[in-house]
Amino acid sequence: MPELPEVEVICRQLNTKICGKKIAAVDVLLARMLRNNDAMVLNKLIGDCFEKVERHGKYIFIETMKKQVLLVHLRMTGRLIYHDVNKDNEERYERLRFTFVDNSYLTYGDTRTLGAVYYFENKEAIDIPGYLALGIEPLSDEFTAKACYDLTKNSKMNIKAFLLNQKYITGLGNIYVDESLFASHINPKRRANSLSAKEAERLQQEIRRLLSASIEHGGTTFRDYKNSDGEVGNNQKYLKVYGRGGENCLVCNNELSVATIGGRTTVFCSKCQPYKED
DNA sequence: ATAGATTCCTGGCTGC
DNA sequence: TGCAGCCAGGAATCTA
Repeated sequence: MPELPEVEVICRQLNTKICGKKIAAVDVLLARMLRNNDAMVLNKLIGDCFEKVERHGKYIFIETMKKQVLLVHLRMTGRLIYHDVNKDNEERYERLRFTFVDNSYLTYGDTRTLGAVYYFENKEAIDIPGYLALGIEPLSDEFTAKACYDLTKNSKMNIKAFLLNQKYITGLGNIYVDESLFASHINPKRRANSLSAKEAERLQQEIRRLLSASIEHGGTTFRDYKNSDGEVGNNQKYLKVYGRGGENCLVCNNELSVATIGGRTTVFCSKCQPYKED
């Protein structure tokens, strides 16, 4: 499940690998992966060069020298892996391949094909509602304690659903939401607007700390995640609640609770994260 | 504005 | 060993 740290790792790596590479061929192995166009449109990339790779929320934004744009969302099982000329670990679920003039290539693999690839003539043409509505970047300078409180105090949603919603704070998914709430001692069922300024500040700090640490650890590989070198991450060793339902809390030894909140399996400690009425 | 269900999709796991 | 049934979940879409 690539979330912000995993997508960030991939973008940083791709920036050092595919930029300046001239595209010689595009192979479409599964046409429906390109969500907003006939896959033939990708032939417009031939002869152009990838110029920069940026992370926008969980989207991977790739711009070419001629300002064409590929927008990639990995969803659950998507992978963007760069294969150097001498490297040959095959992608079993390859869906798209961009081959460069030096025969190295970038492959989009996706086991469950839930991911999304979009093509645009230029960045101004991007018309994906979810992309245009992306909220604040949690690792940016704009995401201050005050900014966090200003967002939470105006929402009646439960804090779990609030944090999963990309239009407020962008980049968090099920793993980092559960970890952030645990680290800041906030019960996932509480309404966002029930958080005090102090609690919102703690939440803001823990979100930034956990995301930064995970990037340092190369991201979390729970099942499918691989970086652009095809390697797994290490952050799963540091998870305190995600995937540990029914096991004991690492802080107080209480049995961790599991519940469906915000439509997602949620793991939390009812002692460390006590429920408070609004 | 918010909540909840449904859809997409396949590998991996459980239980018989 | 086989196979049905369920689960994983990001985001869009629908209903209430």
